[in-house]
Amino acid sequence: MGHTQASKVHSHERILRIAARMFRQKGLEGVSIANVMQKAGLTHGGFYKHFTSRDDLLTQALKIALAEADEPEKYVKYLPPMETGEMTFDMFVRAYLGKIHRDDPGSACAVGTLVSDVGRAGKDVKDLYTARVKTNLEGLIALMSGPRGKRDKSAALVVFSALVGAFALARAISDRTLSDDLLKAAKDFVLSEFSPARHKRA
Amino acid sequence: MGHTQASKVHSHERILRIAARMFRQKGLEGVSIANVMQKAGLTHGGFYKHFTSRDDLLTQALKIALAEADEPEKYVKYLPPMETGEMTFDMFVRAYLGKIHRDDPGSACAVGTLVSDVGRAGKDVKDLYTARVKTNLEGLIALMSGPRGKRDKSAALVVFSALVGAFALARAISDRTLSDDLLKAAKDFVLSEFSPARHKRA
DNA sequence: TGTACATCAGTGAACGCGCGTTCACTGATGTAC
DNA sequence: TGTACATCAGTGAACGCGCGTTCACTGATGTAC
Repeated sequence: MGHTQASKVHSHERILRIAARMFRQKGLEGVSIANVMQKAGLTHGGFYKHFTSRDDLLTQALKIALAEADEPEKYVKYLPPMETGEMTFDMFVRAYLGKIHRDDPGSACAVGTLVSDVGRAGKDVKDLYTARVKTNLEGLIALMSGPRGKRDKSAALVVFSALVGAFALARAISDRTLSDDLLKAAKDFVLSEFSPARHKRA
Repeated sequence: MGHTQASKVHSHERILRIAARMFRQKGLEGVSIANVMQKAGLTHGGFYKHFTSRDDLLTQALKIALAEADEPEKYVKYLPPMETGEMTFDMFVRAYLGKIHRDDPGSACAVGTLVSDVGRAGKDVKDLYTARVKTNLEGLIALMSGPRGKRDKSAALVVFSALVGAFALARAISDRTLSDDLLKAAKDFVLSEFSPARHKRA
């Protein structure tokens, strides 16, 4: 087994992409190096040709995981394939609180799947997470700034809390009906209260 | 080292109480038997005189952790010591989204500290969690049923999502200011929108 | 009340296992002539 | 273009360690007489 100039980069990216998926699925402490390398089609020994430590992988993979669901546009895939065009606040909320997103183990929003884990993590991880939350909040504010929409930071913080809370809870609840109800209640409320496209109250 | 009739029960409860704290602090996978036993002042070997397996401990400790913050009344401790009297919706929201609760590592609400973990856990854990969420929702509905309050399940689901989301996010965010802002925004909004003691809008 | 025995909570060494990490090695690729 | 050598991504055995679990043992307590 030799190596091409490009092959190392290719392997590096492959390992990262797989790790980013796995950390979201199994949590920040539920992923082993051997496991990641195996899924990447490599043996564990080669790991240190790419990363200096498990923590190095964790940091880089978390960046990727957080970036993957960075902008609202990336949530189109959680909407029915018919829906196209520019992403609106309503579309984003429906995607984020949709069942497809809840049931997606590997590529769902990392901010949502890893909240509790990050709450227990060290400063480095929290800083990465916090930076992404700030980006997300800006994205939300932009989406909410329609003709009738509230556009202040407080409103975005409330919507963000409700989205992440409903999403994370819906994943933890084993009763399908309750989980679905929770998503629907949160979706309906957020849309009726914060959508820039609708009258808030008649 | 012998044993009294009562001592086994005493040890059992002590182990459980400590484990319930630790699982909330370190997550469902971050706690080892040796660690729990050590904190209980015992050696790891004796563990199996009390529990059949780590999973047995996890299940029992999770029950305790979830039950500890079972009823709204138990959140008085997160309010300034002056506040007494019957727990109201407003008091509960202020306690749940207060900084003291956010910064409490060991006895904070398990529904909030373990959302992500439970989302990845097996059916048994999810079932325990779900049962407690249902109890919590009933408690919330009761609290919300004031003279002017909404009292439907949907409203309770929304409030619950916002509370858990804001609490979990506030813990994961390293920027104190943003974390504080998030708690405040969620608190203000939930109170202004759902408090049975206030006019919703003039 | 005093003695002999059974019980069993708690001890600490030991087990096999998977973990993160290290390292001598391999062999296809890239480079020098 | 063809040959000799250097590079280094990837291999797989090995390391020390902490894990969950097992087990022979201990000795104060509870019980029988």
